[in-house]
Amino acid sequence: MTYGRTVEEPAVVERARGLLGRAFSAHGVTVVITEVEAYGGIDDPASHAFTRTPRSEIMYGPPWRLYVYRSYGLHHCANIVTGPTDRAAAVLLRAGRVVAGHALAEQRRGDVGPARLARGPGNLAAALGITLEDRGADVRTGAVRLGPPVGPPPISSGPRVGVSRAADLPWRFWVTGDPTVSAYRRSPRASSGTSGT
DNA sequence: CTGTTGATCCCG
DNA sequence: GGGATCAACAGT
Repeated sequence: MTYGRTVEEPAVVERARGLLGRAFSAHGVTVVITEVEAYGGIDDPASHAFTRTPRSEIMYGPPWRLYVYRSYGLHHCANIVTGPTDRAAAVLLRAGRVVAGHALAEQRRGDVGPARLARGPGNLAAALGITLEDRGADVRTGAVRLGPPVGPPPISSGPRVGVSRAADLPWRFWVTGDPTVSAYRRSPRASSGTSGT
């Protein structure tokens, strides 16, 4: 594991932690964010911004904008661009607890239990009704909106889910013990690392 | 609980 | 052709 070379912890990691516990609203549903992953941008081989392309261009723009991509052809995943601008870093929203618009979220997700309504990045985006059309939204002022900062909840960390490169970085953060946190295993292509609790 | 697989599409 | 995924299914 380890960081190989000496790498200072980037700002996006602190931003990721700071998003936990905050409200996030879109299309009639509000969640409290319970699980996130930091993506470091230009230096992070797991980040979509590692190679600068039209898809990842939004990550090179101003912070607090929404980066949405389609995953495996079926799902949408929502990120918040964090800046600084020249780093193209962003935080993937992986899970949340629905606190408003419960009926609408159920309508979109089906009759799963409350803990699973917005568990997993694809499910979170689905519950919130987020699609590619929401790309570029400013989450401080738009219809897709982030709530005010809150006092940080207890936080656990571990390797990022589903990434095959830089899989040893413990850049996944979640609210300790929260039942809405996704319980997925890491990428089969990931070779090393630990798991959190 | 664990592991496997198919669905499906924007992007490089 | 691949992937920052999910749900369904089978086996332990």
